[in-house]
Amino acid sequence: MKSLIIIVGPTAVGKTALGVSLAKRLDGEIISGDSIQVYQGLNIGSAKPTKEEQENIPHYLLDILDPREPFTVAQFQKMASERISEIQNRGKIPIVVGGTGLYIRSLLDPFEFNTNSSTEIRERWVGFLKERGKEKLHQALDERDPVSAERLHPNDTRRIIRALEVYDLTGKPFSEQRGNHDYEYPPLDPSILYIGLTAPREVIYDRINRRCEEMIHQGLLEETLDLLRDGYDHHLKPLQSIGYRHAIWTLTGKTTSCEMLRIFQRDTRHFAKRQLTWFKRDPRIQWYDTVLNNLSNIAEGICKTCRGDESRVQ
RNA sequence: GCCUCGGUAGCUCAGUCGGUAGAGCAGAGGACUGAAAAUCCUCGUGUCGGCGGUUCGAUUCCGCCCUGAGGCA
Repeated sequence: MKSLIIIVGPTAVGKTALGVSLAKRLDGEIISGDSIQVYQGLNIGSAKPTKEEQENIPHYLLDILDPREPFTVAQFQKMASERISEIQNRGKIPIVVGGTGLYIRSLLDPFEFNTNSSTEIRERWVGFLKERGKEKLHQALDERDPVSAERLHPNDTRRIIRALEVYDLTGKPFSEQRGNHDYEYPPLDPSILYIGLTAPREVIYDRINRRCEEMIHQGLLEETLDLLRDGYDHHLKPLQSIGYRHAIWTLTGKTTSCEMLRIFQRDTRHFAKRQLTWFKRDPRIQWYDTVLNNLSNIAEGICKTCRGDESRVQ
């Protein structure tokens, strides 16, 4: 019997629908594994499942935060694991559905976020970067943590700053805490079913192009305008995510809506590509192609797998 | 029919005073451990419209043809 199902894949392949379909067949409940859907008021642009799409299946980690509040992997890891145990304790199957690779990974692999983070330290290094430049920043890391410095490109200032932050907080190099071998994929507990949903690239891109257009028809601009009117600054992280930042461009007259749609679609395609790169690398995922099989066949197949396990156990 | 300006990478174009070519966009591949829908790295051979001519050598000069835009009749 499976006691946890994870569904991943690039944006717009049908993860939401598959999740709900499985939840209905297997008496499951859904946990969103998404970094934007946690925010209240960001509905259309984050492709958050509507009430109808949720079909009365309980959904967790949706609408839990005000867009002004920060959210990180560490919080996700904590909240999602709590939910998973809680659902399992009630005898139901938790189904994690999401496209945020790092978040999903934090649930499956021993990622320990116990060093805390410090905005003061981070800001100090940001100041350092502004005054002295990328090369000096990279050099600073090289003096403290040569292993990480070697691994990180000087332009990847975000990761360099995090590595410096960890060093300042713990006095130990970041590289030591990540373990010697970066990136291993230890076998999963057999009670976990790890599913990836995909489709040929052209199909994914086509769906993305159409979905972006649809989002605009559904009122992405209006939704964004409402958020701005409610006083949410357009620099806020969730408002800088795909769709919202594009909407803001047209709302502030920086682009025509035609040009905006083009770039919105392109950025979404690039995003899907990055998601695929991330997930492709994880050998534990069982992939399903939504063109070779339709969603209900896939769902049926997965249920058989689950039941098969069940009878074997009994 | 005549004149002018074009036809070069999937798209928009640059360029070669004759030695077979390069940008932007699009696209592809990759990285990723507290911002991850973020951040970052790498990747450009294409009958230079076609056929001839001149030349050691033509995408570049010349002629003809095809084709697009505009102008004159």
